Amino acid sequence: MLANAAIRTDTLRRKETFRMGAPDHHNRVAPRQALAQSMQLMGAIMSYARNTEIFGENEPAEYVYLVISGAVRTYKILNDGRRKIGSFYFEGDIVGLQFEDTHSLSAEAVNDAKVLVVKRSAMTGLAARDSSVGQEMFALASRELRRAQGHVVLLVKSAQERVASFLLEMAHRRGTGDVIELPMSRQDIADYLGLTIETISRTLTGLEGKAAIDVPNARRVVLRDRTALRRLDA
Amino acid sequence: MLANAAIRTDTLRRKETFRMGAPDHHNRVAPRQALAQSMQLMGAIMSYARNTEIFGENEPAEYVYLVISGAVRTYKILNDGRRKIGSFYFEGDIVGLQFEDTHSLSAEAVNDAKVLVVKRSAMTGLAARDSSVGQEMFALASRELRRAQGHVVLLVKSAQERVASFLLEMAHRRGTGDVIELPMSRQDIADYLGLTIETISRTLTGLEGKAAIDVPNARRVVLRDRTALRRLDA
DNA sequence: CGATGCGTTGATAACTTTCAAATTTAGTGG
DNA sequence: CCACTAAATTTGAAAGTTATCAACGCATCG
Repeated sequence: MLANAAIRTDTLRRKETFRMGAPDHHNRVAPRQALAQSMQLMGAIMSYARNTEIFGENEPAEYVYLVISGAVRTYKILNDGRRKIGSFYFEGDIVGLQFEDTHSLSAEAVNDAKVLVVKRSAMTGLAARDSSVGQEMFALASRELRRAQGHVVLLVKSAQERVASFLLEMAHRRGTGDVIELPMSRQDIADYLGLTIETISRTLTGLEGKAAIDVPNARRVVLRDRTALRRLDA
Repeated sequence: MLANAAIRTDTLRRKETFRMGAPDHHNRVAPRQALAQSMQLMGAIMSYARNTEIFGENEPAEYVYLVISGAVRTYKILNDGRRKIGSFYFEGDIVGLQFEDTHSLSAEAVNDAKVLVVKRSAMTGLAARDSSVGQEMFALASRELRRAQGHVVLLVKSAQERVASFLLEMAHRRGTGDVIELPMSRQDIADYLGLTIETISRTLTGLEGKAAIDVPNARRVVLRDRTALRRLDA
């Protein structure tokens, strides 16, 4: 197995606003998690350019991140250079919340992204006083765990099954009907599914040939036959 | 890919004792998690024969389980019959704790096992009154998440790397030095690593040929050269 | 307009699975 | 305790899937 390109760009971050009060409408995010609600009251919004690092593996986990816009990927680099993507996060998702004091994965912006950054100590402090916040944190960790378990299941399937599952997952999470705009590159998808870009490309072409999907361009996929895809989504 | 044997035996469980007071010494477990401490005060011990179900996927998650002796596996059956093992749990490990109301995986005893069964409502009730319990639950979910992330990374590696990683993980978790007693079958290992039993067998033989391990019998592996194994544990 | 990055397509090689059979181990009844 | 049967594991040969290597196309950007 060969090294997948681990894009490492300079960290170009820009702090935009610091807000302790109510967020303005423009930046408010429909909270996917109840936790996100609380977070909006106590963070600062940061902008991350495409491919810049948000946090690094083994760095102290000082902050928790709520995606306002754009997409974020978490990943690990194996010791021979291969990259494994752990998860993608979109608007309303929370990244980096955990109990341990250091991050177990790195995180980068997939495309230009705005992220609400909240001190972890603020969250845990709140949780100590308000058990419902603690409950929300546990719930989030539970959901992340379930997602990771799903990812594990995904990785034992065939290439076609993985790609089909990935497309259905994206359609479900992005909620844009049958048209999926993919913010990530083929390399990102490959590193998420544990395949190569060539296999991703060939598999998409294959699914197109079966009339299960359309691929009008590299970053857009249209689901044509969800039943066929679900049949593959073992 | 073909169906892996999903052993499904009759559920032979036997409730042994019900204890609300202090547990007797014989059954007390050195708690791997602080949570286990609290659990020992409020559960009932159940015995599960080899290959019997402890809980099933999509069943209401009414209980949480602390392994007292033996080993437990969690797994999912894919719609074509393949089985994917999510995790193994040993003495002192907690199984089935989550926020959602139904289990996302099934659980079975790998060998004859004793398990302390605790009502989930008892735990969450306790957590609502005592934020440190809530914190412990979050910590446990976090650890499980990290384990699952490690599992995801494992599954993108080559067969040899997966087996090497598995052996190192077992050696670390069982803590019996260089001699590993495997409570699980080759099929279990295969379903955990996303490989076939034949590949597991061949890979072990290969590692033996490289003098990295000894396999005196099917259920015992001796680590001979951890450095070589770690080199493979990408 | 040429460079550059990203994606697609093709041919070949490597790795793992599948199918088959032999061998060892475990379980059961006498 | 031994003999016998079933189950689990190992080993071999062939087939299948995905990776690797290489070339080409397409778009973006200076």
